[in-house]
Amino acid sequence: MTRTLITSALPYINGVKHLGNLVGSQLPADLYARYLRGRGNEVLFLCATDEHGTPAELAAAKAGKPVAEYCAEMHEVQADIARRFGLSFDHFGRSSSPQNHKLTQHFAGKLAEAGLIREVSEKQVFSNADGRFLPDRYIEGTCPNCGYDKARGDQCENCTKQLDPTDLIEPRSAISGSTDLEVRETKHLFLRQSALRDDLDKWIDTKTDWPILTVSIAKKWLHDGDGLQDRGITRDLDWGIAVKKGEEDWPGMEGKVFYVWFDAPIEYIACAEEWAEATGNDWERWWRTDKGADDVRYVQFMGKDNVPFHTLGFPATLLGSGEPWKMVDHLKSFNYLNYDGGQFSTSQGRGVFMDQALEILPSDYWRWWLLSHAPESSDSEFTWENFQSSVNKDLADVLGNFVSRITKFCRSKFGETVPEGCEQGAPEAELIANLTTRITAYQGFMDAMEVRKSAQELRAIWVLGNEYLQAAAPWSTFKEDPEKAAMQVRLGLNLIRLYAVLSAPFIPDAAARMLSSMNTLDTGWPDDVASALSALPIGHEFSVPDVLFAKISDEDREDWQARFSGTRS
RNA sequence: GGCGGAGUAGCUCAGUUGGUUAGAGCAGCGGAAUCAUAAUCCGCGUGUCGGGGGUUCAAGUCCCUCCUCCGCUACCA
Repeated sequence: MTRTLITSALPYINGVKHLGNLVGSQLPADLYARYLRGRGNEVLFLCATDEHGTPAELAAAKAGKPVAEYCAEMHEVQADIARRFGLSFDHFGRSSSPQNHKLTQHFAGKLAEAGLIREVSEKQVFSNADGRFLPDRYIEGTCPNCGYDKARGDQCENCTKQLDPTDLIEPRSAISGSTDLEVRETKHLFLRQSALRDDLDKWIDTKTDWPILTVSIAKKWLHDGDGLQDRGITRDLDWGIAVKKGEEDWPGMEGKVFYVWFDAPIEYIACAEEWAEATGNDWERWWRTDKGADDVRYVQFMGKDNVPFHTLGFPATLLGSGEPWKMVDHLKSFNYLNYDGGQFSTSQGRGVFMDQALEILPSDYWRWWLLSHAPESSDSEFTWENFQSSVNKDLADVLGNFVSRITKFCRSKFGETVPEGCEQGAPEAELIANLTTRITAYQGFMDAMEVRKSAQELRAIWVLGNEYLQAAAPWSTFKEDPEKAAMQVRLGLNLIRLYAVLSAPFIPDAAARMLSSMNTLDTGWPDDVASALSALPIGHEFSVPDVLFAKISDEDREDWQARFSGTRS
């Protein structure tokens, strides 16, 4: 039995995430976690809200609430939605937790001891009206290059020229619009990533099984230009983790906090501490290679935009500490999901958000479509037509109707009890052989985190049941040979349990209802198909379930299409 | 500009180290069956594999070049 540590990229706190965010990290991570648990492996699946930074402060201000209160509320909102989506985190933590405060300060202290922190004095724009320093992108003005009047301090979106905030003509605060800006001197800590470049380079070289995309991004940052640059890890903000050297104050850093990208990945570890304290477990055996984590396999899930921070920034923190921390073994990254011809947009409210999705349909519908269309090799696209046809065909017709036809036929001929019947014959042996082949392929894809291919294979497994029933035709054999029909039906009923177990990672709620209607708690993985198909014994009682998946009508589809094209209400 | 990804049947996508007539699902057409959510099962694909050039006995697969879309490009996260 292997132990697997799974983390999903942390969703940012400033609002409910849309389906594109979901499918890029949390959902495939959940799929993998459920699969591994289903096969009897020990799994620790962690996620948390990422709560610090300027956007959180601004969102709280907009909501008219203190930022701590705002974050606490939004954390609950996100936790609730995650629960309702069936995301099976062992712990859903908060990057603002006391554990993370302490651990982040600990890492900073260790990095300082190792000589990997240097202080830098730099000039930044301060807004008197807003009473705060402004990140580059929160300064707007006229582009000196093309004259565009909404250029941002980091880059002009119109002509794509890279800018420095001081280049802007008539700069103003993007928050308040105030032009009362001044350049102030401020001191910050920089992580000397450049000193760790060779170590990181060697470490990346050992990751021969990582996707080209991942390695090429990391290599580019390592070798481009002057090589890996040092990175500021502190900010002039109120909300965040106070800059300390371990438990000691850091002279000159009073009133400053760590940069969100420094503390957020550390929450992966702190989250395990939160989990351990809440459940009485030991977190170090998952994270410290000197305390048992040597045999842990650590897998991270994230969208492609997160790759640099996970391949370089966080590893730099861990390596630089000089302590034996568990490093990531495999990193599964996703492209973007687009919405009906454009991008999902949080700011414009375009697309479907997690809470809205659940108002419309149960989570399994979304899980199935999103996972079976996961943007693995390239960006993929959500359209309502595709969603409707996939869900109706795959879930309602192929799987749902299979459950319906076999249970109802049994009830009408033999009652709601698994019938006895005769010995199995050649068609049954062939079915078992086909199932065995396909389940082996399914496991191979799941092990490799090939999400789409896994879904395809699972669907093909469902189809095998319909093929068998169609060929065996118990409704015909019943007329001449009821014993044979009974055997065929018994096999069909057992297929429902088998499908529930195999499908649970994708559609956990429907799988639970299938097991419940089959009146069984046996979730044993079908390592041997033939014996798995005798799990429900002769005489075992069951009940015909309600329709597993209702179909999406054309009217519903058109209604939703109109409702979600515009602005989120 | 630099780096990377993508461009394959009406739609969504597979195509391993170059090798038999380029595949799957959906949609469409024809048929079987009637247990079932009018669901299921079987059969049916002459596609300039983005354009052009090249290497090779052989290229969707390698090389060059051009076009289109997308992402990243280091102080938003």
